[in-house]
Formats: sequence, C-alpha cells, structure tokens
Amino acid sequence: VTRLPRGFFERPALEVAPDLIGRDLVRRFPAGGRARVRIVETEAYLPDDPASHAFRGRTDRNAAMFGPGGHAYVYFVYGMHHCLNVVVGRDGEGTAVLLRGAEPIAGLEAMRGFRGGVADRLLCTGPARLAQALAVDRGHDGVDLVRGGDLWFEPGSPTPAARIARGPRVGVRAAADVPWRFWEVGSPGVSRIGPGVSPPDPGRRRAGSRG
DNA sequence: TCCCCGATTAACT
DNA sequence: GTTAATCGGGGAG
Repeated sequence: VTRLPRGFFERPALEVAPDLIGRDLVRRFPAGGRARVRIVETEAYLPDDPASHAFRGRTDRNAAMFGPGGHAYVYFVYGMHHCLNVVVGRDGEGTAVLLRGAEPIAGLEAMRGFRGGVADRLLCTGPARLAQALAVDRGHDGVDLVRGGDLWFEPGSPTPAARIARGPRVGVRAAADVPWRFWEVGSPGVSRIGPGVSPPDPGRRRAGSRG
C-alpha cells in the first residue's frame, strides 16, 4: 500500500486541505494493532494568517510548523487536549492543515479504549477526539508522516469536489474569518454540521425531546 | 514572576 | 445556550 508522498504535502494549504478529504490516516499502535480513519474535515492555516499559531513567529511550541512538509505538528490546548496537524507548503513557511474530523474505518476496539468507551459516532468527530482516538500527543510533534514512523496517510478514496463544502474555521476569533474549513457533505465524521452548529447528539437529552 | 486565555470537550439548564 | 475543567505559552512588568 502506498503512502501519500512528500510532494502531496509540499503544496499550498488551500490545495492540500480539500485534497485530504476522503483520504485514509493510519496509526500503528506501540502496543500492537493499528487503526484506520477516513479524514472528512480539515482546516487550512496559512502564512501571515492571524489565526495561525505561526503568525507571531517560531517558538519551541510551534517549531514543527516551520519544518518541511509531510511532518506532524501536534499542539496542546486548554490544559487537556491535543490536536493533530500536517505541515504543508515549503520548508520554513509555517503553514499547516488541522485534521478536525474523521470516520472510523478499522481498529475501532483500540480507539474505543483510548476514547473511554464513548459512542462510535463520537470517536473521531473533532480535532481533540481524533488525536485521542489515535493516541497522538506531543510525542508525535515533528514526526515524519511520509517515511517511517507509526502514523501516515494513504490515498483512500478522495471525495469529489462537488461533495466538499467550505466555510469559516471553527473557534477562530479573528474578525472576518475566511472560509478555510473544508468538510465532506453529509459525513457523520464531521464535527459540526454548519458554522457554529453542533450535530444532534443522540446520547444526550435535548430540549423539546422526551427521553 | 504574574496573568490571561486558547485551532476543545463534556455536561449542564 | 452556558460553563467548568485544566495548564502551558508568551506578553507584560
């Protein structure tokens, strides 16, 4: 099976982000076994982008973003969550694509374990959930996703452009946010149906419903 | 050193 | 719709 090559990632974030929709991300666990998920939601973070961690220059935390394409950038937020990005573009540019949502394909048992036994539909729907399901943390910051390692992309079945929607990025405060979030229309792996709207959660009681 | 707050999530009303 | 949980980064003093 072929991994997505270096050249795939050495392109502008606005090309890579939609092209990752429908691709497979594979994780080989240290304890053995592997998981496979299908990416269905991404966000692009560009150079000179006020919403990007790289905007204020290189630091120890974001150093991986300034490395060569095809490597991971993993950051820690809110004192408890990890989020996984792929570095893209040219070496030193400081641009990346955040993986925000995926559909579980294989290795569900392992992912359920890392996610604390939540419902399957909640395994990978969200950047922190995805990272947790695949047991990805700062230890993966800067690792190569093209050669070697225990985390990589495979071609999968890229989603046709007609079924990819775009809109404002989630959680970005910058005024006049740009539509650099991409997702597969109708996929249950998308973290939010539309900008600022959460999908219905069958596991929890909702106002107006009887339970 | 101090202080604020974040590319989030889960559990509330 | 609202908010607690939880902590490291980075700017200010």
